[in-house]
Amino acid sequence: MAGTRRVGLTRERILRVALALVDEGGLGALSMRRLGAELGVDPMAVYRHLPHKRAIVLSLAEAVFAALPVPDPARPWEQRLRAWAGAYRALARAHPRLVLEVVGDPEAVGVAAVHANEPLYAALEDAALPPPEIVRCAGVVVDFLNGAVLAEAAAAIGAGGGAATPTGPVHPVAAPTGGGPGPAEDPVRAELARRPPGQFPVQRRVLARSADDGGDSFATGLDLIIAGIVARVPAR
Amino acid sequence: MAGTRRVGLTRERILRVALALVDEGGLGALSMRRLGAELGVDPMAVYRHLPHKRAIVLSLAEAVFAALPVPDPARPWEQRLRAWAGAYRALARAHPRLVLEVVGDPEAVGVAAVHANEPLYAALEDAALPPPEIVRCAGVVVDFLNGAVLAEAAAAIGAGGGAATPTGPVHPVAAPTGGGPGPAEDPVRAELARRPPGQFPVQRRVLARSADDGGDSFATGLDLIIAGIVARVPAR
DNA sequence: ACCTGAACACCGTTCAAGT
DNA sequence: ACCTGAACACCGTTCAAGT
Repeated sequence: MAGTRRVGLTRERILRVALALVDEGGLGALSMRRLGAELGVDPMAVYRHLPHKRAIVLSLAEAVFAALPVPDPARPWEQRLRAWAGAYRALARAHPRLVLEVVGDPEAVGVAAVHANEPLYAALEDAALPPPEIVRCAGVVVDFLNGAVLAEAAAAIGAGGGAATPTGPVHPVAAPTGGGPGPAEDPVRAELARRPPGQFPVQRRVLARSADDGGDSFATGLDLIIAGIVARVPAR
Repeated sequence: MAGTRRVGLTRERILRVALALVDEGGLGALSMRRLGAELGVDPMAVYRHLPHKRAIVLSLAEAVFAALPVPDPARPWEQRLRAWAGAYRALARAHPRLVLEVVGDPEAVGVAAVHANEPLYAALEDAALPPPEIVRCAGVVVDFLNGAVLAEAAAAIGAGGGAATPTGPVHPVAAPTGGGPGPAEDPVRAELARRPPGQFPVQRRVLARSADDGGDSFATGLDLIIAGIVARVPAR
């Protein structure tokens, strides 16, 4: 192989390292200086390959979402829809911090969704839904999945490791969020535990009478929505 | 009134001004220096009332979500659920940028959701659902609404005015995102327009055969989910 | 052609000082 | 008791200079 010379820096290598930084500590942990250090290069060298930090974030969103596996078109539409939803969920579990950042950023949402939506639209087209119904139903599926995946990502990171925490300067400052280091807790339960016991009686009552994990609203919601879509498929 | 002396600064006044800044330009537009300037006070004075910027964000989330109107408990549960969903949607339309920031921040989600969930749980309890079903169904409703509201907020702000744009230094730097100043466009359609016409044929085909607004997936999804919940209510 | 280093205009936060 | 100002450790980005 003639061309595999050690070339200092490539877009791909930058993005790979940037993704690792975001996966570890969110967007706050991705600074141009830190990125340069991790690459073993002057921080400014990155600008030769990507024009600004924003381009890094958008490229990350694109790379990760473009890699979503496309379900086998030979399978029936409902199975494809379920496979697609599962793949999206897996993506969010692999990169919860990236998902949390993308979801609040309209332009990143556009870049990510244009890749993610294509197999979804294809499955619904196969269901013989008329185009306006496809748009509506795809919207419902995507909205629900975004919400579900977001909730899981938030729980995975745990209250206190939020996206808005920019890791802060290295000052010896008391941790702002106080809560213990325990990861992977449901943000709502965590908040409830922090409050005086008289507040929010309905939630306390219901949660006390329910299993600890609260049931799988991902599976429940997906079943419920697919049943609703099936009911809208025109008779052949 | 004896006590209405002109006191320099209050938590309430700080939060009111901070909310205005976030509504205008997102979290990036809320800096302690800018906040101080807007309040006519030294930036550091704010620290007397709120310990750090993070506390401002969390207090904003709490204040806004605690103000969600509670539906009249005399009405039937389904009407209350619909009223509640409508109120949440209205909140997100009033403060899209805040919602976009909160949603990506697990701790803020906890603070916001603990307030928002209480009337929802109450409505589902009235539907005579068993507690584990309440938790599951509330999860489905909340996940869908978060996704739907998020999509609307992203469209309201418009691709390019994203939350991740920290307004930047005042350098004479070319706008990173390029797109025109046109607000209120669907991020996915915007992204599709930016791409070569051969990419994403299914989405282009379906969208071309569909009305321009793509239909109201908020109403569609809510109807679909409520129908699914009604089907789960045990017979009396 | 690609990388470097100093500089600029910002950040959040601390701390000693003022009134 | 409340506000101020200088300082510290960070940011993203520009630009002239090096190799």
